[in-house]
Amino acid sequence: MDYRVQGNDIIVFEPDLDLDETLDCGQAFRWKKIPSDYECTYEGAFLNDKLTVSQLSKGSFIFHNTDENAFISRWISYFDFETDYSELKRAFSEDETLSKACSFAGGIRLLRQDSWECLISFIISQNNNIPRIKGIIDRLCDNYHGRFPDHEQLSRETADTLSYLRSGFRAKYLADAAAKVADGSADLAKIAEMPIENARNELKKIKGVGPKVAECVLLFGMYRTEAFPVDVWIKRVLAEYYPGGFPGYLSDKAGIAQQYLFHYIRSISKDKE
DNA sequence: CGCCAGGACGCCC
DNA sequence: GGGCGTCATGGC
Repeated sequence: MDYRVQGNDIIVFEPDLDLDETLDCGQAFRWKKIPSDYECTYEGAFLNDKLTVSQLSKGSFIFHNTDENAFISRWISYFDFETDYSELKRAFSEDETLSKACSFAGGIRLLRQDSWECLISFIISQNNNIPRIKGIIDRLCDNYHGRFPDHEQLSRETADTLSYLRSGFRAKYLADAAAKVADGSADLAKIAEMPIENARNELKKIKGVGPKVAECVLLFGMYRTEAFPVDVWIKRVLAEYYPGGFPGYLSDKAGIAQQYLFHYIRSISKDKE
């Protein structure tokens, strides 16, 4: 990644990033595509820092109204710019299916998101579809002036007072997650550092957090790249392309590989329709 | 109308 | 431990 300051903006050069592929691939739900004269433009946030970012062309971007300090302290980490995805994809390409997935959408990166926001978001995601997940999270943030509520704020709610979300049976799970994080019985910072099996078990003590959601929180919210969420789409990939199991030599980065596969199989299925 | 969605829970055996 | 019905909501 290379960048330069241009007025109030930062111009970024990174061949291994595509905004559509990274911000709209089901790992984060709060980025919104807005009309612009650029290839594409997204508005979103990490914690309390909002961002408008545009793709100018393949591999070049503009971080609007972003000063260099904020870019360095916040967005380099969030977009995982310190990781060399070309090198990652070279390793992935030793596998035939993964090689196809990487050439299909090579601009996917694993975002380093906030663990609390991921916990809530992926509890909402269970047995749900992506457009509706986004809608529920929109209504949640609208209720807090456009910001994602912290655990203190959400712990004051109950399943009843959360009915405006129209999140269905998941509302009681959200209330339990907020209560456990707020009272310290679920310490997300501590869980993030645990051996992965212990971390899974701790997360699953929260109601509504099973194997899949725990894995998503570990991968997307704690940058545990060995976490490997298996949803209905990845089940199809495993059954069709990896009947003998997922390659072991990829295990420490399996979660990142999973992102390419998830996007790939969903796109193929759409084409068939 | 029925089927599905980045599943988990409760109950059964 | 595995199998199965149920759980809200909305898009298709």
